[in-house]
Amino acid sequence: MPLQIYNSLNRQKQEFKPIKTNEITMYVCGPTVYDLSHIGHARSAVAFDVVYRYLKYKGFNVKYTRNYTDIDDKIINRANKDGVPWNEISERYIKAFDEDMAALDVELPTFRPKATETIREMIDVIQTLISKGFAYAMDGDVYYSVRKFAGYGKLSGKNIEELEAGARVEVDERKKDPLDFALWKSSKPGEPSWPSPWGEGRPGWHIECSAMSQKFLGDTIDIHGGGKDLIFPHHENEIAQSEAATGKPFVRYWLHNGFVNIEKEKMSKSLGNILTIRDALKNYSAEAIRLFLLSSHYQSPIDYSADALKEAEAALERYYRTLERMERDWPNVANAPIPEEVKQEILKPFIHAMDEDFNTVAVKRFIFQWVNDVNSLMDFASRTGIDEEFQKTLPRAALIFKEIGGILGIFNRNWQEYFQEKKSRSRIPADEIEKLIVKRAEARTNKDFKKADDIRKELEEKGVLLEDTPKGTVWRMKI
RNA sequence: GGCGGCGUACCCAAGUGGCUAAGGGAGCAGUCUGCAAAACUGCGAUGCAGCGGUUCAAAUCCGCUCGCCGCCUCCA
Repeated sequence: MPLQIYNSLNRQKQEFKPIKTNEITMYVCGPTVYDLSHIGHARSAVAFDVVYRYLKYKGFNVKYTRNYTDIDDKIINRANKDGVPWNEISERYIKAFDEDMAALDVELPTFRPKATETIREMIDVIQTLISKGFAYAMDGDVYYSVRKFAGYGKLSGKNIEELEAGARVEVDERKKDPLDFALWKSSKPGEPSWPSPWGEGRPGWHIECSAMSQKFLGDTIDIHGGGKDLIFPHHENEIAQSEAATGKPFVRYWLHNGFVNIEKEKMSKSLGNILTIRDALKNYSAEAIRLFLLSSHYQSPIDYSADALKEAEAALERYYRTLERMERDWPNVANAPIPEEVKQEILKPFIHAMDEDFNTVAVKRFIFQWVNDVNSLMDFASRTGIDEEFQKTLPRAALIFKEIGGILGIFNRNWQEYFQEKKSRSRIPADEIEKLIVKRAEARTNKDFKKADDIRKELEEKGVLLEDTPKGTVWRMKI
């Protein structure tokens, strides 16, 4: 069963056939670094992180490029507002973005170029476009002639006549046509600038992706990703630039992720509901945020809410409790080796789900079906002893959890780590809890259940749960 | 106005032509427990926004209607 990918270019799920047999080239639009990244950036990053991990898992050598847009009007505006040099802004937020990605366990792409490191290549592409008649210089600016490119609109499904009719932005006098967009912008005194054949200036937004993609991955690439909002005009313009310049197809498969809404509303500056990754991490674990993001298909809109995140935390708790029970109570059974052919067989449903346009929701379902199965078997084994079914199933589940954990970047910690981290967030010191547990044990021995229950209730109000097990009382953090 | 998407149980969310429509959360009942918690077991859509149509067969394809959303302007 080959990998099927939904391609925005023809709005169909189609079989994925890379240009080369073993190598895949993939480009994803990275952030414009003028502010902290928000949960929407996290979704895009996590979605394509899973694509990247899965393609590697399938055995491909993936060359993955994600850029930093580190020169842009928004960066300049922010710098003016803060009264600092523009590159201080971009450096600050590149660092912040990298930290956020690391916190979310997003793997580093192969190449992470900055726009400002690729200026020379951008100028080359612009010159090619001018010499081929697709672009024209005008008083230090360079514009792309949209009407010269026959395929304009093929990605976004727009046609030029309607765009013309709907054009309502202030028309730049120097443009020959309102639809034309800037490849190069002349700079005003005091603004950041680079020398070019057209004078001092800076690149337009769209050209950087064409230049960086070409520089690091070649003229035609396998996969290009980004948020749905980038389809028009950004990706449409990238196609126009790259294909006009090289005369070759730019991208074989376009992938676009859906938005994150906040409590059913679109995130926007005007609504003031931008949720930064940092703020989300203050309330929820990175792993829960990842699970939340992967609990819907990457193309669907999703709704960030306290309920949804709590649900993700609860699911993780359930998973790690199961893992704990397996590895603590039956380590020898759980870690028994699995023959390679059995491994291939039991992984089939997961592979099949991921091959269907990265169906992470189905993968999650399988994980929890295994969770249910092993819990059921462990219940049975605790009562009546180990049987053949148990010995067969437990190591298989352990293997599946490990393999899938690597692909999703979730479910891949060990249980000690998971519970330790949660306990470290307790507002009451551990030794104080331990003391209360001893006190409660005494009360229980004396059949003073009122006192025992009061202690448990007291701790519960502070977020600590006590559980009485055959091996004594243990404590956990409430979700 | 143009383009695109969505509407599946109380909530979240898979399934996109054919076995009893996944899974999670919440709820109820039971097992276990001093009581709980966890775990397990059982219950829960005769139905997939509505109405028509195609088909031996439709949540799944087609048409219409209703509702919601995104893009068309910087935006993941």
